Amino acid sequence: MIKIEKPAKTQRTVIQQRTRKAIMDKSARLFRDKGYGSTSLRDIASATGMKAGSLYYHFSSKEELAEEVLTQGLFHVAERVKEAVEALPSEASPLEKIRAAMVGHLTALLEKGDYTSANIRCYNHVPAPIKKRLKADRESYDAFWEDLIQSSVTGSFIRKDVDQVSLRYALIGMLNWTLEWPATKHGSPEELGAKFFDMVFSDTLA
Amino acid sequence: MIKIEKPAKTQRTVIQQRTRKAIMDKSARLFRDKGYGSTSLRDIASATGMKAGSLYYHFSSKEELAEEVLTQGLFHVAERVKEAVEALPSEASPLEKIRAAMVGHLTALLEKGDYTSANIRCYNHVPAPIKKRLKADRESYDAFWEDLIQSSVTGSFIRKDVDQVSLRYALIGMLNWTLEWPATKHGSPEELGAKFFDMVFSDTLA
DNA sequence: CCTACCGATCGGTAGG
DNA sequence: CCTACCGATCGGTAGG
Repeated sequence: MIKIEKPAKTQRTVIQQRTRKAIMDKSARLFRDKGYGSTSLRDIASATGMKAGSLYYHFSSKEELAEEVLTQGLFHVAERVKEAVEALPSEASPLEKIRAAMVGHLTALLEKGDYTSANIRCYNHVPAPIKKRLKADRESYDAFWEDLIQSSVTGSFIRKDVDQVSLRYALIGMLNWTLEWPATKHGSPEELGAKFFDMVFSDTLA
Repeated sequence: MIKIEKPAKTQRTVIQQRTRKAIMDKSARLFRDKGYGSTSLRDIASATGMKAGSLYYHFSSKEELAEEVLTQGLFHVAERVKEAVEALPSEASPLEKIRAAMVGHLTALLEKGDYTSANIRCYNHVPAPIKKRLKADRESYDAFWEDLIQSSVTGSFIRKDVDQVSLRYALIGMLNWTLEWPATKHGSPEELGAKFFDMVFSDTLA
């Protein structure tokens, strides 16, 4: 059987994907900096080098574009965290997994800062149907941390009287708040992750 | 000399102040929920029970209104924190001050949630001149924490090798992120503040 | 991917 | 504090 090549269409799809990514990159940065409501499709189009109407060749609405950008922000974090935890040796303790997850989370924030910042900053301001789906994504990411913490307590690595919900939110809060820092003060994800981990899980007191 | 009373004007000023506060209350909630760009003056007016044009009797622009709301959010936090620290006995250690400051910060977040949430959520999305002034306010609040932490290190309450910048951002981050929690899980500011304090400054490990 | 355009809505103002 | 309105801009569409 002869394989029929479709070079024209293939190439066109590649270009389309490239343009699509360019639109999303610019959108992520604009949503992060100006917010959902103050970012117009004309802002996005002109940043990408096209006219507003042309965006509809790639996305069917502003809402769809925003949802895709914000979703990718969270997915990227979840992916990096998963990788970081799975890269550990199989005998790693749940506490070592928490540490790796913290570093992975920070790595994602620094790597894909525009997307993750857009998610964190615009999550509450996006139309309700989108927010509902983003919330479900956040909850499944939350569940990952819940399990890590639960395992640490069950395995007697964390004291049983520590409130697990507060601990989870505290960790995620300190990690996410790094996006509000002056960017120069970050250091590497490994360094910063280690500092945060030690603050909570080692002696901070003199 | 005879004091000339101006009851009409006095009363009118009181009413004006009341209306002004009503507008700000509604604005705070709308900015928090929908963001700066997606909240229209018509939204604010109808929530307050008036017509859009009438807002200009109390505020000269959307930007001025937003700045006043967001500024009040941060000022309220700074005030509560200052109160909480000053309520301590004079022999209180810098570490006890940090603890009190954490509780005070959380108290403000729960008390004036709409204003503080609006500040935290809209800070990055507000027009540049406003953001610049809000930034200066944040920095002076930050300096307060910087001093508390510096004193704790100098007084040998916190280990000297703890990175003070990271610690400050970690504390503020975990405190501010409570605004993203499901409201039911908070507990009282005192309880939650104690939990956070113990996480960082007491043994978390089993 | 652009031109040209739609109705709706925006922040803001004039005059009362 | 309202009515009535302004020009500008919005998200989105038709037709090419």
